Amino acid sequence: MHRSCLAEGVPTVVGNSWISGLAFPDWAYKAESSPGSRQIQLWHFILELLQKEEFRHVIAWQQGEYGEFVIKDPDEVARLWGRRKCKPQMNYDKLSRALRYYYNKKILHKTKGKRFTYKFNLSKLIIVNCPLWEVRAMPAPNLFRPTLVPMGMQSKLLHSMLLTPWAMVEQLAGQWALRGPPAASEDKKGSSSRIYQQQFPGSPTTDTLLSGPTCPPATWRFPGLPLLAGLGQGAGERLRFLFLRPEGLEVKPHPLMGEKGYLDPWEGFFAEMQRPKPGEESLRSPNLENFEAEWPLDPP
DNA sequence: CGCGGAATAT
DNA sequence: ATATTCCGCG
Repeated sequence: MHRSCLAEGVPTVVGNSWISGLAFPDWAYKAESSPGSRQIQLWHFILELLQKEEFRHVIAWQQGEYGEFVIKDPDEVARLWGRRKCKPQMNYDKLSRALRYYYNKKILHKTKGKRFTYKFNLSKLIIVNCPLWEVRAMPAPNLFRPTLVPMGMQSKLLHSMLLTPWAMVEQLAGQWALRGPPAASEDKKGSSSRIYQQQFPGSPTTDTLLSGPTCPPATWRFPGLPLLAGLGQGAGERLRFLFLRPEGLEVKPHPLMGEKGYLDPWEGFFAEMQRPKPGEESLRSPNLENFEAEWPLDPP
């Protein structure tokens, strides 16, 4: 219907927020005037391309720097983007302008000196987009001793997640049929430049906060990491991330969710699938000591 | 190329 | 709001 202008061979969505194994949660999409139709955002699209091997020659992660990617074929990426958005006149000049708008939003930044190379601000990626981490009590934010997630560590984690075989996740996600309408994260003022905070994993009150009003049961989340798997009980519940909603699935509450409002079967899963393959060691789960050691105390 | 202002579109 | 379009500047 709304894809009339789409051509084949382009990664595309059926319905919305469903991309062959990887779907972004509703809250990651911009709220459109028409409640029913949300539109893909450029960075979602980029992530999507980055996710698929068939586009390796067009755009790919830069080895070495987590979250950094190179647009190997700007014209092609622009073309693909144009198709998705039904903007045949799209070109790299315009696309890059859109990317530049992300600088202020802290979603991306440019890797200077490297042509066509940008870098995702992985930590912001979560914080900015997951309502879970937004502390709504703006008046006295410091009461919570807000902290940012460990940068270096997080980047690794997120990056590895982005490289994750989502098809597998898809299967699992299917089993835990998902939720209903996103509890529209009521956002009052300018949302993008907001001050985002995150609960300190070591904080004793975290669980309460997570289950509280800040995190509606409708919000799906999972501990996205092998890293957390090694952190012991509570830790795995602190870092949650993007979520999936297979399109065909009827969204309904799942019995297994209980009052917690969420499931947490991921530890084992990630531990399993992130098992470092020979010649690959970057994904090795660090231990708790290291994790804590890298915890910065200073938000930007 | 890459940047960011400005006007415009959805 | 998040782009799209156009464009002058370095």
